[in-house]
Amino acid sequence: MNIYVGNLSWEVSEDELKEAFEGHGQVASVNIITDKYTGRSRGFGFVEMSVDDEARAAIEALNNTELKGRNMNVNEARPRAEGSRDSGGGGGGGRSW
DNA sequence: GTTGAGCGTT
Repeated sequence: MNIYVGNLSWEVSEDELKEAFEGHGQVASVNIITDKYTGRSRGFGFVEMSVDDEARAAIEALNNTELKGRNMNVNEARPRAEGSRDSGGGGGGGRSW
């Protein structure tokens, strides 16, 4: 389950986010996006969780919560690239669910 | 020592 986390504080690290999510479920990995040119944190990242139920619970639990003094947005992340060739039909923007 | 909406790399 990919989770998108936005409105993060530039002081937040992947480990801190990981611990925050671990408090609500099992976290597979955390990836905070940093600027490709400057290398600074863009203020958003992605969290991968193993259990979907826990992931949704973590989203609802950590969404709109304060971390490092900043309220962060938590939501299901969009599919980065479900295979350029084929990934089943849905794909693309997958708004329907 | 900078910035503040938005969806990342294999």
